[in-house]
Amino acid sequence: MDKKKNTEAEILKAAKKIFIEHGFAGARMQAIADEAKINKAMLHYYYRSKKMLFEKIMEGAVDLMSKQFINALSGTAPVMDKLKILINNYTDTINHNPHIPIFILNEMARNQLYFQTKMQQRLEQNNVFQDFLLQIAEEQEQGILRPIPVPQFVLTVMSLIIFPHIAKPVFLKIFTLEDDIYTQMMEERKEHIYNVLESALRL
Amino acid sequence: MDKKKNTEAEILKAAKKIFIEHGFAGARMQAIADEAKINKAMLHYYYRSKKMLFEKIMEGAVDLMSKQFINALSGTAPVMDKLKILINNYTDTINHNPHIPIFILNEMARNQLYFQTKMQQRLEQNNVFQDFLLQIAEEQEQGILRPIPVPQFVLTVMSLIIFPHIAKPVFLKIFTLEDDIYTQMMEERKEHIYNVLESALRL
DNA sequence: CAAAAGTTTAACCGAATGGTTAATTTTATT
DNA sequence: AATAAAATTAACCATTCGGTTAAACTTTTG
Repeated sequence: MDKKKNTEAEILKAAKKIFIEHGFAGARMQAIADEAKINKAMLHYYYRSKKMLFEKIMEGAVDLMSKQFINALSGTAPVMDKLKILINNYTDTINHNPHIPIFILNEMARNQLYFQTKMQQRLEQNNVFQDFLLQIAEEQEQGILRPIPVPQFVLTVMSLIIFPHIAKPVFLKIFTLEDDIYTQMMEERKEHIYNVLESALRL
Repeated sequence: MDKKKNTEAEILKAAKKIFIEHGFAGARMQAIADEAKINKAMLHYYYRSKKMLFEKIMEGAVDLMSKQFINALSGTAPVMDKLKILINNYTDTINHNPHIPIFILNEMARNQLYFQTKMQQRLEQNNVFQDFLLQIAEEQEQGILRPIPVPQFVLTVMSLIIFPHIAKPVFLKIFTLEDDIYTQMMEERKEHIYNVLESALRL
């Protein structure tokens, strides 16, 4: 029982690394087995197929990102306060899991049918996000926030937070920076993003 | 000679579609041949290997994106004017080639060594981008633009323009929109982005 | 402790994949 | 028209890949 849990977890850990690093198509079952230091047959023993193992990993990745939403956007605090928490949560989480955003968005773009339903389920289970959209509209009516279409509002927020991590390889070269300096830049960026949002979205 | 050029171009067209749709690892040479309605051996006859064909496609994609930069950022116009052109150029180009951003950024994240040199070559060949960075610093000193670190400035601009196209599949579901409506949203977004940048970056 | 159940491994399998070859067809040259 | 060169194809090849199997090993159970 002890050994079972151990192997199972070891597989997940290895699969997470390989899938996120290479994507579904680029990942090799043998590479996952090597990474976990076990026999390839174990992968199928515990998770049946590459697809099923992948779905477990993707589910975890989506969960991690969703959590940040729920954590930051729940409650009755003003929109701008929630956004500040969202910026901090996301930046920290992505700094600790730098490849997750491109992983999710890439697989999503290439395999629309599957995730969208999973994602939608998660959103429908929890109405935090829908409530937040309503809250934005309310604060716009109250004259607290500028009357910008809500989808544009959300796109702007998420763009500023997530894109820099996706474009990291490009920017590292363009500005000839080192990896750890970029992470630090992302830390400083928290405040910058908040300032941009405040001047652009607040009235 | 006529037929040769034709086949060669047909292969590129098919390869562009398949590679951009599935990525390098997910693309199949047979799928490219089928798409081009030719024998698979022709792919190797004209482009030797999958890798070499892929590099041709990637080069074209990077070229297309670089062009928009050069086109928008050259000359002596004020930074904000150039940004307006950049927003329009990029939005139009991506609307016509929706999968290119995620394609480039994804392959870049997974295969750092190769592109970064190609990209850097392109940047060093042309000093438009470096000049633009200097221009931002100048206008900041002149009190035209807010004194924001230039890398943050650039990240903010590119985030607002590119990310919404990458996250399109997610947002289509979240806001339950149709494909063409999203394209229209991106059209309207041009102005929104400019407004955000103006209020956030301009003094 | 012995049987049963669960775990792990080595060897194997069929299909798919990138790539090659040799022969055929088409085009260009004289 | 005859010949050389280029383009195209069908068949094939070696390797890789996801997945399976049967046997060995380990742990649990009665």
